[in-house]
Amino acid sequence: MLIRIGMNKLILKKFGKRIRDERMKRSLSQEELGELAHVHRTYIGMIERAEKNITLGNMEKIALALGMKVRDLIDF
Amino acid sequence: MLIRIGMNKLILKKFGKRIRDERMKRSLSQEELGELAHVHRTYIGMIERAEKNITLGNMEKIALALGMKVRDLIDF
DNA sequence: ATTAGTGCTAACTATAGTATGTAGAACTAT
DNA sequence: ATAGTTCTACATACTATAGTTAGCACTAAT
Repeated sequence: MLIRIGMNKLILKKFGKRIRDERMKRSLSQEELGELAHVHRTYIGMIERAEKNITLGNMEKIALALGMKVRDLIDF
Repeated sequence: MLIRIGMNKLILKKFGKRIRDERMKRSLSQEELGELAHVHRTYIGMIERAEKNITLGNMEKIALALGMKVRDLIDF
């Protein structure tokens, strides 16, 4: 049994806030962004609320849906 | 049953290559980088070979271990 | 021959990602 | 007011896969 240190949720929060901001800018609902990115509506919500540790593959899907580069979704 | 389209491995390859390059620059073995980043030796190998879809949390761990920002590990 | 580094497999555990449903807030129209 | 709509938070629960670990093979160097 290994002791595990909880991961840094700060970056997930930053990322989630960024997704929400960019989504809002474009007047998209979570559902609409989900469709554009080919991920589920509720998953967008979870990312924005920093409840899931998103993978690089999904970061790209969402970036693509927003017409952005992955690196421009990150400031850390 | 949902039909699933295989994910874009290109970005994982780009990312893996970048990790390897940065690791090499610093003359670190996979094992040494793994220790610095608090992930297993073989995991570093898997990332470099684009066999795993890394999460944002682990991207940060590795970036930190390399003394870099996450966004500077990405060019897409 | 031993050592250090890596590729690769295989099995396991933890969690990311999918999906449904309920509830509440904010609006809109009747 | 209130019935209908849209949007989001949140709670499960399930399935796919990320992440961990041990082990063995191969190479290159000493």
